Amino acid sequence: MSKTEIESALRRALQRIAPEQAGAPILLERPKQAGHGDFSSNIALQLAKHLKRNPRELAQEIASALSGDGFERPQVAGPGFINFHLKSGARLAVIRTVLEKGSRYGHSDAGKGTPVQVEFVSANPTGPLHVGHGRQAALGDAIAALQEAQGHKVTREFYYNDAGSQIDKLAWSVQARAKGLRPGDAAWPEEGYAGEYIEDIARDYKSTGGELAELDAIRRFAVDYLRAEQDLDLQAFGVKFDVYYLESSLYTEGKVDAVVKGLAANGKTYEKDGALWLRTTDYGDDKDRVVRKSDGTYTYFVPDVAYHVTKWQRGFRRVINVQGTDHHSTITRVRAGLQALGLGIPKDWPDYVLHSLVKVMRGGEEVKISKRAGSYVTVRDLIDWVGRDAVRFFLVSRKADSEFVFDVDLARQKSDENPVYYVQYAHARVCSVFAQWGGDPASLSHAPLEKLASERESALARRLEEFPEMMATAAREAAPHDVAFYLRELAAQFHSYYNAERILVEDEELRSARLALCAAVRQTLANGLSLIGVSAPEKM
RNA sequence: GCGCCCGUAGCUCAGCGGAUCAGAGUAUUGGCCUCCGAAGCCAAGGGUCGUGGGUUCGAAUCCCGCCGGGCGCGCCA
Repeated sequence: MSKTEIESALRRALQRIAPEQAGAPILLERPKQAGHGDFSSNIALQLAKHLKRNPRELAQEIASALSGDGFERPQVAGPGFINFHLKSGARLAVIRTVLEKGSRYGHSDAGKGTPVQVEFVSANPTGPLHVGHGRQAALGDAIAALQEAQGHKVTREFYYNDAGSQIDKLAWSVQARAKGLRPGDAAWPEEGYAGEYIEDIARDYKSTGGELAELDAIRRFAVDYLRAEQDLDLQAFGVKFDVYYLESSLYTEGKVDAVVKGLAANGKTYEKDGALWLRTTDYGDDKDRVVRKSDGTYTYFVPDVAYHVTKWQRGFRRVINVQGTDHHSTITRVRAGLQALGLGIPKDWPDYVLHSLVKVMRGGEEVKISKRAGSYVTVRDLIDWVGRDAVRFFLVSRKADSEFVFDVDLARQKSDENPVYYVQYAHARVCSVFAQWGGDPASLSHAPLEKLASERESALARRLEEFPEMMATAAREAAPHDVAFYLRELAAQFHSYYNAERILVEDEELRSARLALCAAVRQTLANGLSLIGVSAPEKM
């Protein structure tokens, strides 16, 4: 690759000019302005201070010492940047690479098959999935795909609480509904679930001949019902999980008890006010936390710690948990619990991606109510309103920790101002050109790329070359919005090119070169869209 | 009150291991279809990067204060 060629050329030059600094990190940036070349290095600015030299002179000296086959003579600009322009052939070579690698373009085997786990959604089975879960599903699935693209073996995991007090509330609510009570009635359970879905569950339960008095049976029925419903939502969203982990299994398999024993054995717990406490303040928490309540039951965070112990024991050295920011305080606690167990787990394990909440706007007003769920907008509502592709693209296109306003009216528009259609349209357009051409795409692998001489073609090739690097960065930072931004840029450049140049020209060599470029664009768009779970249509 | 996150163009948001970083989309305005899809392209206007200090040759980016918004702060999950 041209980038590594430039890096090693820089390294060689440094060795000669300033051997003592030859180990300095070399950062190559991709300038935004085409006039600044394909790559740029600020190494002279970095070293000027250490060497007590004028940065511009130093840059000049380094530039003169540089040589390589793939790039033109480097230029010094600004306060001391060294700008590299690739030779045309080197820049266009990426087209062939894309065509050769196909759906693997942008993928890497750097992960060497090491396991990574991404836990996301993890909704309790007490109601339909809400928009926050939708954001988690979109983010988590894309983050998982990014890790896979880097060669990791990824496990997508869904953890759910099938035992706690929330589930009791669910059972009581269904039971009350089945008895004909309504939310607000005097006998309605405190903090019961008021959504319409409770009534559906109650009706179904009765129609299967269930007894109203058997709370356990109601509980099982309701949990199964809602789990099935959540699965349908996830299926509609195009998200699949490898593992569903039940909180109850941590109790039945003795893993919760084992955690408490382990914490006590390490002297990290103490009794106070009839409860058992963990010294989480030893690990940066602002107060100690209760482990076992005075009624003898455990607080939720104990199974949480036990759960993470299983992740560690299952061999996941990289774990990414996707959660709402409203759970950020659990991070300190879980990590503290893991540290207190003394299992040799790193302090900052596991990783977390926190997302803020989603505000749904429609007709200029915030939507807060879903008919079915009662108090919140569901994933299903969003999919029904704007379609799966738009929901997934939108929810992934913002940084996770920024608040997100989901404009339903914007996402509905199957025209101009909708970014997802803009990207899909670019893909469909390329497909359309190929349909009209009617030739064999395989024949393009030997297209005479040197025929591509325009600025726009050069810029497109440059953009294509960035794709693998963007993927690697997005994977490292668990930041799928990079992918959405990249796709928009690439689509924009393609549309611009398409408008300026005719692809299907008479000249056969030029035509096949342009088609090869188009094929590479199509492939890259498809790879990126697939990563975030959005379809790449041939027609729209 | 304490902790974490956020404040960038009218609106929705990128950029934040300092420089080549004042950006994209949208909205507004003006152009471009006899011609591979106008769901598109080209162009213009529009911002003291919340605010006040500090570090630096250089700050949207790093540090501190303040203002504004979000989320946490249970023997709930």
